Amino acid sequence: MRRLPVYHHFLTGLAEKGIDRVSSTTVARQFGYDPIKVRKDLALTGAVGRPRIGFVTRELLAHIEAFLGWRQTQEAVLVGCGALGSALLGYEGFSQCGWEILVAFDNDPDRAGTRIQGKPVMPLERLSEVCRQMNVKVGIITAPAKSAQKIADMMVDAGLRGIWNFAPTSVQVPEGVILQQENLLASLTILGLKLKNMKSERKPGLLIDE
Amino acid sequence: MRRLPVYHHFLTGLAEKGIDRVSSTTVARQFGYDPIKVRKDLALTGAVGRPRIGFVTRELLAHIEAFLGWRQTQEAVLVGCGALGSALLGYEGFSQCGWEILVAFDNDPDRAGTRIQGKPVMPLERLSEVCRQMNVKVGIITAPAKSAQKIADMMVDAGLRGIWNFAPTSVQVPEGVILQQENLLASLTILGLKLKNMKSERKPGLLIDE
DNA sequence: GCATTATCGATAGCATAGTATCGATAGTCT
DNA sequence: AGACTATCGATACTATGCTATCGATAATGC
Ligand SMILES: NC(=O)c1ccc[n+]([C@@H]2O[C@H](COP(=O)([O-])OP(=O)(O)OC[C@H]3O[C@@H](n4cnc5c(N)ncnc54)[C@H](O)[C@@H]3O)[C@@H](O)[C@H]2O)c1
Ligand SMILES: NC(=O)c1ccc[n+]([C@@H]2O[C@H](COP(=O)([O-])OP(=O)(O)OC[C@H]3O[C@@H](n4cnc5c(N)ncnc54)[C@H](O)[C@@H]3O)[C@@H](O)[C@H]2O)c1
Repeated sequence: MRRLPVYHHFLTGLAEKGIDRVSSTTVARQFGYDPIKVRKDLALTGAVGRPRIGFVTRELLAHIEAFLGWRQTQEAVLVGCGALGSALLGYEGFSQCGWEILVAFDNDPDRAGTRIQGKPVMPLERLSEVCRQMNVKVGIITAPAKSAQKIADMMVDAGLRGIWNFAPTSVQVPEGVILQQENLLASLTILGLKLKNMKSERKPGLLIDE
Repeated sequence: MRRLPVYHHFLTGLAEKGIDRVSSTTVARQFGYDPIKVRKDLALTGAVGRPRIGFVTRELLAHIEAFLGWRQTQEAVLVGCGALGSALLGYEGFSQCGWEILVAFDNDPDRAGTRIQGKPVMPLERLSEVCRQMNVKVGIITAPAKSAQKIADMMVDAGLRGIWNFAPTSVQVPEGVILQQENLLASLTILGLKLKNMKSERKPGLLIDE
């Protein structure tokens, strides 16, 4: 499922070039995957292809978008307008998959009242009020780790049902609230381990520290 | 393995509070995991605990760090000093797990020669030269998607063995080079799907579009 | 028109990650 | 001291995702 957005990006490029038919083999070659894997991924979306021809590009795109929920716009708020928060606020990639960050919050009084990338920044105290008024259901945490739990609690109180957390710490959420934890350090660590492991490939054992 | 960095963060907090013993149950409660799962994760690092007592906090931290390769410093370069690139350049979380971004590159002549968060920014042409000279082996791509493949090729030419790509597109790398793909849109999409799926929980079927 | 080939979908087998069960051990309590 | 309990490690089981095999189908070429 995590591969579908990438397929989508690639297929959009093809569609723009006027290529209206695409086979799983083509996609697989592009990404170095097994064609079977790609076909299985695509089958998940309900798209059907025809033997020897493949899939109709635009049809396939529509299926992926529908499956991923990109057809309807989804709204979010963001808390913590630092470096990372500002980058997300300005990221235009969200809109192409139906997401929009409506408003940001920060507890720094210097930031509240300003605009970042065109988005209004409000004091943290107004979180609940604004979320309820706008009927937003998703919150993004890009504040320091030590405030993450407190912010998550506030978000739950504000009626949010989904939280996307970039702080490298655990937060507890009650049943019924979805927590999506982002962990960039983990990704980088895994890259480092794979590298180290590859170099000492001759050693047959697992990846053991030393 | 992706959970270990988070355990580490939590355990560091405990260690600072002077708690020198910790059981898998304690960790599990913190994260809402099964204690068995935690124990298995920890066992992977080679740490040994004692029945009824648990693990010695600092010993456990050392095992995790060693296993994750955080004991030795690892160096990287970054290409694309936009919003996201600048955030990463200024992120102090990397240093605590042994990573350091030495230098950044950008093809915008206005940026080259400046410093961002104290890190020098150089013109893209010097990538290969600098990487070879500094013997850097890991590159981070935070440039627009359409340039990602070109940059990846340059990185491979520059002798880099690991690439961390934030562009929402596929890049091809030859055998022997590790590609770690970051995909924030996919994470957000999954959050959105989980939410939608939860709401229509009564419907027994899979998560089908509509 | 008929063999050939690319591609699809379905089913089956394999690998890895997660979950459960069990005996062993070392503290705590009476 | 002896019963009790929390916790560990090992083993076995289950689920999920990935890979391989297979027959079916539709375009191409002779
Ligand atoms: N910068 C990165 O590249 C990066 C990478 C991975 C993870 N992270 C994590 O993302 C988070 C933010 O990182 P950053 O680099 O943007 O930090 P930053 O210091 O640039 O920004 C933090 C922002 O949060 C605000 N803030 C602090 N406490 C707050 C609170 N209680 N309520 C609301 N706002 C509050 C601050 O005013 C500041 O604007 C951190 O948890 C960090 O660990 C950052
Ligand atoms: N901003 C985000 O929150 C976010 C989130 C997810 C993914 N991304 C991805 O990360 C990448 C960067 O995003 P951003 O928001 O920082 O964009 P940005 O436009 O702010 O920055 C892009 C930077 O790359 C530089 N650049 C362009 N072409 C280059 C080339 N060929 N070589 C070297 N440098 C080049 C530009 O000069 C600019 O400084 C994009 O691919 C984007 O899709 C961004």
